[in-house]
Amino acid sequence: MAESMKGLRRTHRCAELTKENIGETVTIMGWVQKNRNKGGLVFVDVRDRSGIIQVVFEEGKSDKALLEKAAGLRLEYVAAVVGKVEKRSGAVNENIKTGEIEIVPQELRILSESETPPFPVEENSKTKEEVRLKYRYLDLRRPDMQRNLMMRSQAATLTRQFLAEEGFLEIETPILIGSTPEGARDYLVPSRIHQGHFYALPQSPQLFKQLLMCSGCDRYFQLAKCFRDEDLRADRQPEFTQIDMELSFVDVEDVLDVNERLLAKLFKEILKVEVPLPIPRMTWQEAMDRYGSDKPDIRFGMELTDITEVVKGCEFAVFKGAIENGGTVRGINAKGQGAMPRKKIDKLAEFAKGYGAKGLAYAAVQEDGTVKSSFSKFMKDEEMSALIEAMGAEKGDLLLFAADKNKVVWDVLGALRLELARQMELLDKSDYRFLWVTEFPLLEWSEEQDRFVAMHHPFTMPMEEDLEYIDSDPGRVRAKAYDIVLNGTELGGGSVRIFNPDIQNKMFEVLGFTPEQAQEQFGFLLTAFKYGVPPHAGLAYGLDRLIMLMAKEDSIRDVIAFPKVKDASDLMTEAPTKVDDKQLEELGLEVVKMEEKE
RNA sequence: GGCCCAGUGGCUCAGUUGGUUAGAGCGCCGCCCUGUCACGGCGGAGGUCGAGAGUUCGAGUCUCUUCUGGGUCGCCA
Repeated sequence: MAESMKGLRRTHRCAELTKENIGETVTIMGWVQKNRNKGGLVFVDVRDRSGIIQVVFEEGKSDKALLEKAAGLRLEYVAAVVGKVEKRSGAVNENIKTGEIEIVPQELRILSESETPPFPVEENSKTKEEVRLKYRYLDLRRPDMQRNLMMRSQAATLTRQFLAEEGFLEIETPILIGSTPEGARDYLVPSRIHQGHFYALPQSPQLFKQLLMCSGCDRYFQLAKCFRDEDLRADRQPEFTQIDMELSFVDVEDVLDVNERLLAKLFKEILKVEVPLPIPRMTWQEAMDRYGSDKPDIRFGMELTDITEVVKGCEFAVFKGAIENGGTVRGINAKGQGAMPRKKIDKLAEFAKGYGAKGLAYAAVQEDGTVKSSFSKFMKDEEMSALIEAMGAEKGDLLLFAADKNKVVWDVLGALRLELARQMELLDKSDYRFLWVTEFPLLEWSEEQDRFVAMHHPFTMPMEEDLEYIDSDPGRVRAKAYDIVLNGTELGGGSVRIFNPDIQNKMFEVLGFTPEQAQEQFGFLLTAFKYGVPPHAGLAYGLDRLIMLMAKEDSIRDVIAFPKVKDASDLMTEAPTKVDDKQLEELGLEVVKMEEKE
């Protein structure tokens, strides 16, 4: 029977009580974590977001009715306890913050009863995510989830505080905007008043933040909800949050500077981790050559080595063919893995095929100095020796090679490098290694569309010294674009924006936009740029990914209160749901025949 | 859209080459217990093995289809 809390007022959260409170009469309220009933002695652990405190009901000290009521407390009942904080007369529990004290109650109220929960509300849950997400409100009661949400809140608060001190204004941009078909797929919202017309939910506030620079806001930021209708991953949700910012009268250096100081502050205050500044930088080209990735994990080595020159003359058809077709041959050295069984190497080859490799060549240097290799019969001894030397291989090392177009070689070896690091347990989640990746290519050739597309977006400023190639060799032009990478995860990216109409028009031309098309999609921005636009630059990063890494989680679902599952539905609310025919009619949408779809 | 992994009481799992009434721990219910904190003791309930079809004398186990969840490639300017 639920009771009122009338006349009671909570004085402390459970785990806020310490030895300092001994002797005080306090009131706590929370959920029953555990009821250990010894007969004439009942221990009840009460939990709230701060932690747990033990309440002890003892025959003789507590009256009989109180003892009986305590014995009736079940898991997840919500209870209020008024009592005196005392030093434990029994053993101290060193596992909990309040292990030296307990509450001796005068009053107990059951504010709310609970059915037996469908899974245990406890740390390090082993319950499958499907069940946790269906009862997400229970899942969020668990201490690790509570910690994640509190960490996220703290990060948001510190970000606001820091950016305010740096002269940023927090400004909200609209959620209902016009669709721009470039980039990710938009979520669309039908307009009731303008039937047949649609709003889109923003993939990012990109255009609006640039307009705010035109408005003279000087420095803007927002913790912005963004939406992309693409397939989900462990680190991708259809709606996610970005720390989004834009600055006027700045260049690359200014943006990187303010952001690395923000990151250092967050890590210091939340995790007590010092981020050495400045954060190291690497050009995109160097990242690809050394790590096969534009978001390298630099917690470990195993870098790529280009051996194209070394194997140029050899008779191994795979290497030869790749080189003749304008590709390269590169390898990685998995130190100490020379004894890897054939079966495991075959698995790595399968893995590599998932990234476009046609196969995977290997050479294992045995402890006796001989080489076991999938291609030794095509190589002269001195060619193999030269290869071993070029790879810096010693006894007991395993060398893996990919030969193909550069893009495939990078993808394959970049992915293999990470997979091997996982297998070799080289990845320490407490080791935070930031990296700026700079000088991204401005454009990327799209096979599918048979044209160049913007690697970042069409407003990204090319590097001045590369502008001369924009007509003759567009793929060679680098951009004033940068990504912030942490332990192999792309946290965010940004760029200096184009504010010169000539360059902007050139950019549209290279991208294959007619002036009319450009005007139609981005006209308001181009018009705004006619009325005095400051040089500006910005950056946005994924708050969810940042908190995921700080909380040492493997999925952003663990740092988002109510995430969606792989097919973008919500297991708790069951969204997306069908709607009434009447709602559809009002929107001028053809009524979807659900019977036919099922 | 492709590939891979998982699905057995409320939760987590075991279940041999296909073979009788499908087991365990936790949780749940009842009784007992005054210093527990992974409390303990005794007793009990609870499962159409995700669903459907097939092979077989016989299917949790083999085959196919399908559903659900996860990982990943494509996709994500």
